Amino acid sequence: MRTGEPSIDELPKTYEPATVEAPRYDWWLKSGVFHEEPDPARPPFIISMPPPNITGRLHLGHGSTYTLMDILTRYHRMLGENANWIPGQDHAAIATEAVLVRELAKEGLSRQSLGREAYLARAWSWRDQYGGEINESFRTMGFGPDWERERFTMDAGLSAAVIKVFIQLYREGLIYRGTRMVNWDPLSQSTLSDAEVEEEERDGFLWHIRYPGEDGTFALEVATTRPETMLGDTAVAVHPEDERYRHLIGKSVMLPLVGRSIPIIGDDAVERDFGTGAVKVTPAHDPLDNEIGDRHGLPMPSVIGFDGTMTDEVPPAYRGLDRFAARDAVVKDLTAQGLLVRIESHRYSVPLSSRSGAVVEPLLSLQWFCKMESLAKPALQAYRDKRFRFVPERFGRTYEQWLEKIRDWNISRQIWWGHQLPVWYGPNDEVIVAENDDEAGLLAREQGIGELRRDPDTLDTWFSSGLWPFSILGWPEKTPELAHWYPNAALITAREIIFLWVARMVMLGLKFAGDVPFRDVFIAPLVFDDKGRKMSKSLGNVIEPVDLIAKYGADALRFGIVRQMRLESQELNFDERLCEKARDFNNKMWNALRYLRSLPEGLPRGGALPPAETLSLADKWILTELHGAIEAVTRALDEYAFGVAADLLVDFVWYKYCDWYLEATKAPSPTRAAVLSYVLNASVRLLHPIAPFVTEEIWQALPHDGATIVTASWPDASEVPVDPGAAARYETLTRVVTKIREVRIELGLAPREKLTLEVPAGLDADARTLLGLHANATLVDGSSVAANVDLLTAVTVHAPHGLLRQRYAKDVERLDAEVARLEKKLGNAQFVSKASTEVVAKEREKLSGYESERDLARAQLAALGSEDRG
RNA sequence: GGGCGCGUAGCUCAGGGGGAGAGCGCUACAUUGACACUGUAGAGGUCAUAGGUUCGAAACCUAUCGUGCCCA
Repeated sequence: MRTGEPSIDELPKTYEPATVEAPRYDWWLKSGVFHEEPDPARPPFIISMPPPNITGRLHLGHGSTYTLMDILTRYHRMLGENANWIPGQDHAAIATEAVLVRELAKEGLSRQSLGREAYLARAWSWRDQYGGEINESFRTMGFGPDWERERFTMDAGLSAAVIKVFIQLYREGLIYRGTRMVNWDPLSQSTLSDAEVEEEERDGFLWHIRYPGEDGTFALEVATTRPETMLGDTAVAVHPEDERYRHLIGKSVMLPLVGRSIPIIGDDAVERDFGTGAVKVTPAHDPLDNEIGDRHGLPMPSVIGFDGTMTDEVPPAYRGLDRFAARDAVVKDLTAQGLLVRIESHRYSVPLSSRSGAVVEPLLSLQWFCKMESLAKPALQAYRDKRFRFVPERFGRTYEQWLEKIRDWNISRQIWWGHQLPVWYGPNDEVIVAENDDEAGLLAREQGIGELRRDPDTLDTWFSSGLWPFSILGWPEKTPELAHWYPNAALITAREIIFLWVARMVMLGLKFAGDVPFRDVFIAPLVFDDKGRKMSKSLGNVIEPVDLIAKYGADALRFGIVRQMRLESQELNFDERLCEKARDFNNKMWNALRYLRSLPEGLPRGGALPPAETLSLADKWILTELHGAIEAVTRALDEYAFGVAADLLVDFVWYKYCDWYLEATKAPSPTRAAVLSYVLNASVRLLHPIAPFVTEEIWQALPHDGATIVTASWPDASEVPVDPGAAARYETLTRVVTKIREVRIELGLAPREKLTLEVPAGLDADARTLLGLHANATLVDGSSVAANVDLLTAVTVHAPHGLLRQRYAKDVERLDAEVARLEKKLGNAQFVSKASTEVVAKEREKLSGYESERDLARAQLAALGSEDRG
């Protein structure tokens, strides 16, 4: 790590990220550059880091979201804003519990055998020991959040916020206890959120079962994928307008195996095309059936218990059987009774617990719920009032659709690690909701309730993360942080948690913090492998960021990922080659630095550019290009077009600055050192948010103001002079040079061998110098010029006439074709009359350009005559 | 079933009503001075298919096919 201004000999020939990054990161930490206090004098900019799970490990998905937060924070800090990024972690109830239970099992222990207190102590120590691993990875990625403000969802302050929100929602009647349909994981013995349930397509069967009519005059055939649930059927439903069955509504069938009479009901929810059009209704074990049951006031016997076995609500023969064993038994018994009509192969989706892998059982359970309707309405309105937006915009529809059909939120989990419900029960199930034991006791005494026991359940993890954007700023305390940094500037997250997390933050933010939690929600693309497949251990296609960092450096990993991002794309098929290219790019810049440090005249101190009148043609061109690059990169970052920003930087630094400008300065000029230094300094600042390490190293080795590029100012386009005329002329020159190089190749001339150029006598000195350099040529006066032609384009290579004739003939042929194409177009009356005048004018201009080029080539061809020389 | 994407060079992808682009890979040449993690030049495309709109479509519309994600 360097801070001085080294000579070229002190700079290794190849940029070495491995020796640079770790010490540089520590240096940043020691300098305290990532810490910010609220400062009303500067515009606020803040991002809350979506808290990774304490069980989490760094994967490429973090590259596609967390890197962007780092970029934005660094960018806005350079813009002079009061920019900060607050990190933290989520206690991740279910994931952590799964890890712990597995660990305990190895020692022959269980949650229950330890007891709650010892279990929680163990959980905390696990968290202290392993919970910081992902933060270490974040540091190797170069992420610079304000570590001093790191938060944890189970911190005292954040826990207090959770309790406060729960109590208020309860007292307003928005939180209630009730028996509802939940996703039950029989293995981990807990309810699951919708996000923790994964649907998997499987081959199964559709069993067609005959339900005999009670009056013996008819029978109904129903189809089901889960025959065991028939033991809990309390109705058969048909569509009320289904001609086949309409007349049966109101009659009853006899439920086979159980011998219970159940009604035939009509309900719009029935799909007439599915199966036979008559569906069995099991209100206690299917969400849709449950809704039907609610509408028709059906009994809801729970036939499958929390352990996944059949309950006492079923006939004795099936009691205690596992649900899958019960399925076999039911099918066998139905077959025996001749009630199984047929079995069809059927693909259906099975809900699986993403934690335990068990098949999720929808069942009725006494749980705590949050009423969502009154919270959802303002959240929907806030979006429609454009108080925040989604980028890309289309994700707003996902958000709206979810809020429009919102259902109550099951917030209790049968888990110990997390925020325990602030709920106590009296001897007769009286409910006390209070901040703590003392208050609960007090309230109980007031109400004459006896001994209390606390509800052992904890809250859904999303309940605490829903408060994140304001709880980490100190809410419910009125802190300066909250006043200054709420709402957050942006949220960067993934599409899959738009409802689970984004919508909940909006609802809770509006309710408790008085405003939307953020202005922009940027949805980052999901990362897949280079064939568009999900990365998974079983496919063996997982790419570890750590490996990529070892190979290419953190900057190259960041740059490589970012370069693959396109604003409207929702997928990113990760291609490692872009990381390799990014490493090469870093090395390219590094070597540009080495070149600068090798200039005999040295680099001028102080950052000013030379006066405009002293600038060379090449200086004017590169500065014009820099001006455009600053504007374009700034615009791209403002629009979250990160990939575009990255492309622009490669294009400018590599293909303009290095390939052309730097080459041009190999002819010494009084201004070159200042311009080279200025442009490289500005370039690394433009790149710094994306590639923090290499840009710091280069910046430190250039003349600069300030201690670190982290707090350097964003390049200011207005201080970079623009000269479109000079820029256009330089571009003409590059085209001429390219053409000359083609001829050189055709001549079979080695690159180091000089060729001779015939140039018009009137050609200026700047152009002559550049031609000599870029084309590696000796110039002689002599080529003839047509009147209307740019002197530059009239440059010709001194070469055998035979070859030149071939060359020019090819040019004439190509240009003739272009001329013909445009003449045809402009000769089309329809085009001239219907196309816009600008377009027509542009086409005419193109035509005349091609014509003069062709005329020149023709003249040159004619001048060659037929005999050979040279 | 509903919603949202994608299909452009061998590969990964930009672009987007008026001259088909980049990088990688490939070919040829170049190795003393910023850099082989390099340079110069080149080959390579029926822009998935079919209709339509338009003076003009790879781009806009419709349908189809292929493919992916989310929700039910």
